[in-house]
Amino acid sequence: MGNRPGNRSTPAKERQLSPVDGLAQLSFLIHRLLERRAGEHELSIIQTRLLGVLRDRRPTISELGKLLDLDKSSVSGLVERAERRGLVTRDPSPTDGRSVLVRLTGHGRSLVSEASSQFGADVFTLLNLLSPTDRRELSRLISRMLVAHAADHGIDLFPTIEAEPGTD
Amino acid sequence: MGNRPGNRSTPAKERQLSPVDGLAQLSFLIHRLLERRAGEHELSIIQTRLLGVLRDRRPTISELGKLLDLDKSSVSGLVERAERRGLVTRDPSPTDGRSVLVRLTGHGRSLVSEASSQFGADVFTLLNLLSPTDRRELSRLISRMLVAHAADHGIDLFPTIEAEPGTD
DNA sequence: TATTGTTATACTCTATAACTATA
DNA sequence: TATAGTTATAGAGTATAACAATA
Repeated sequence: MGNRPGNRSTPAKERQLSPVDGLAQLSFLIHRLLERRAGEHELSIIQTRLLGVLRDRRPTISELGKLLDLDKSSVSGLVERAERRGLVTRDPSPTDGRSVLVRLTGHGRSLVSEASSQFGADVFTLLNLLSPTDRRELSRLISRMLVAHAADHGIDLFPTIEAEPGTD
Repeated sequence: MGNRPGNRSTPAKERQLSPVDGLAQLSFLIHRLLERRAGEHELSIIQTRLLGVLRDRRPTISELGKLLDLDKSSVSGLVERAERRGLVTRDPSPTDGRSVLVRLTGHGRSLVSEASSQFGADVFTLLNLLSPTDRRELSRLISRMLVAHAADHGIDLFPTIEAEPGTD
């Protein structure tokens, strides 16, 4: 996908990727950046996402399944491997004897904070390839498109959160 | 990642994601679109990429490894599973007795063409959430950023290809 | 000697199905 | 009965290391 040019017009001035190729390649690039930074901390993308959602939540396994769009058995294994590495803990729920509450450890929190801020720096570097004007414009357009897409799917991109205070 | 708003300014007019969150969320969204379309044809993203690069190439295992950024042993398994499904063939190289040449079958070609055009339609739908002007501008900026990034890394985004004629 | 590809091995990630314990 | 979580099982995907065949 995105391996052929497919641009009929070549205005010599500035060659351009097709819109589809551009979005696809951008997506792969960002994905690789995240993968690389996570990998530096021995984290996979899904482990990073797990730690990420735990930064301001203390969910059950089922809730994690909904948040990460995974089967509960997949979450069970994911959490088990994270727990074995000392990144999260599993405590019995005080209100429901069937549930467990998953929580970040200090080590887990510092890992995800590092990976996350390094990834942010990577994206920043990428954006800095554009002029300040272009950069602002790109962010505005992406945001506008995502907001419209979220609205189409009944998702609120700007929820009022009532979570525990973050420590990072 | 990207689970907290982190927007201090809320200009009531049009709320905006931070640049980093915007790019990250856009990347995940595109990734999910591709995953969904590929999945409808029982393809993973990596299988789809494999078929994608084979649309206009007949590479060796090693070349595929470079193209997909995978170890040759990983490519070996990937191609083996694709071959088992009748999506690719493996022929001995006529010029190097150690190499094999991997090629798309008609079935593989039609699968990747379908997935690819459906994915294209998805991206089109997404872009259509913007006005024509915004859409053109977004594509232009993304392309410009990717071209600059590629240049930074010594990659030619617009290679002159000398491949076999595509059949799709 | 170096390169190409395969195989053995090990691990992560994922889902389905069967199970236990609790509600 | 229904839900929460674990476990068994199966398979894709990945890498490292060892190997055979060829260059």
